[in-house]
Amino acid sequence: MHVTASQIRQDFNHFGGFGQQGYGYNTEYLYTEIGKILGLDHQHPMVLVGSGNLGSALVRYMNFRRRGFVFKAAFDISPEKAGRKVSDVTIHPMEELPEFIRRNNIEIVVLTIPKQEAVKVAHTLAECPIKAIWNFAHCDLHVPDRIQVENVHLSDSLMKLSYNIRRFEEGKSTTNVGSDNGE
Amino acid sequence: MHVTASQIRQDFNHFGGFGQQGYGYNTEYLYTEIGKILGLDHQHPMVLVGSGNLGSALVRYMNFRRRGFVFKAAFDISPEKAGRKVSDVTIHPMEELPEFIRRNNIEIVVLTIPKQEAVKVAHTLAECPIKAIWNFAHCDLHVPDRIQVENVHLSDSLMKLSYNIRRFEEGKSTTNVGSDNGE
DNA sequence: TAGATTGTTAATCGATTAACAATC
DNA sequence: TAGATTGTTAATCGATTAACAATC
Repeated sequence: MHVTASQIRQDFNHFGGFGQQGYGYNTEYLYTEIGKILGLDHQHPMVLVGSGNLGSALVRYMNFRRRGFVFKAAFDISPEKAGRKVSDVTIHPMEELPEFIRRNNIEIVVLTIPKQEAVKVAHTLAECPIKAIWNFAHCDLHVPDRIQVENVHLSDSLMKLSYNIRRFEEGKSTTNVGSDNGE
Repeated sequence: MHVTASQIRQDFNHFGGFGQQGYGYNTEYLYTEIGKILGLDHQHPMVLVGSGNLGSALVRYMNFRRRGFVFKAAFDISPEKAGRKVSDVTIHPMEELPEFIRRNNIEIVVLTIPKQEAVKVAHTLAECPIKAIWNFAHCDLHVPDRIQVENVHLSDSLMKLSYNIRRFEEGKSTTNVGSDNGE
């Protein structure tokens, strides 16, 4: 995994000792403990905001559910989508979002809408009792500290890819000069 | 942006000097130079492999095209999808992939298929003259060094979110002890 | 010349790695 | 007891920040 044994031990010890000196780690125990650290030991009710292709893909991807991340509803600005379903998740009109969150103890809101909309919705969500936003819009959101924001900026990822292509091509033409070849 | 002036200058100087002492940066020049570093100064022909919801979302997202990342075709294992279109991009049968790559000088292959398939396709791609793989499958791919791999592991992102929720809740209950509260 | 701003070297900080003690 | 493996402290390395010189 390109990680030293030292690093593994050091990292584990941030959270406590999981093994027995001279004996080893009980991998099953270790696995569940790491699960607890990551919050995978309980359910996380979620809602989707924006039932386009990206949102639908996330709802249909069942591995999240296995880990306790369950979509309770989807929302969309287009009124004609209301009542339809994505997989077994029903689409609601946007206005019902705050009420639904409160009634169903929603923890995580998944934003798969354009950035202009995302900023608006985030403003509404700032008043709701949610714990986190999973943001796929290409913008940074400003919400209270109690709401965790995790951004998935796909364009950043693609530009990183592009940079690595350029850097590799560079490396080929150059006759191994300077520090740019490292790593 | 939560970045010190020092860091900006240090980072820029990794790639050379872009400003004039006592004068400042020409932002327009700086912008295009950074674009060149990221490889945004020329086109990157791409193909999609896996025309499900996620793949369709990527094809339809037009901001990539603006930056020079253009989908030339899509591919899918389901033979019945062949001939259909996602936006203005035609879906081809999987068997045509290597040939298409060669004929059209494809640089980047976007993998939006299940991990078992992804590993297989990666094996085929190892023989093709591509420069990079943008991998959305939840697995690591083994390909020659000349092919850059950029992974988008959404489940990692979601677990990071979940961890931050747990950590914040922890912080609330604790009476500000130890090092766990930092940052 | 004074003020402002970048380039570059030095100091600081944090994370990774190595070493060794503790334990089975 | 010897070998193996984790916990923990020390050493090393790299990245961030601060300081200052160079230039407009």
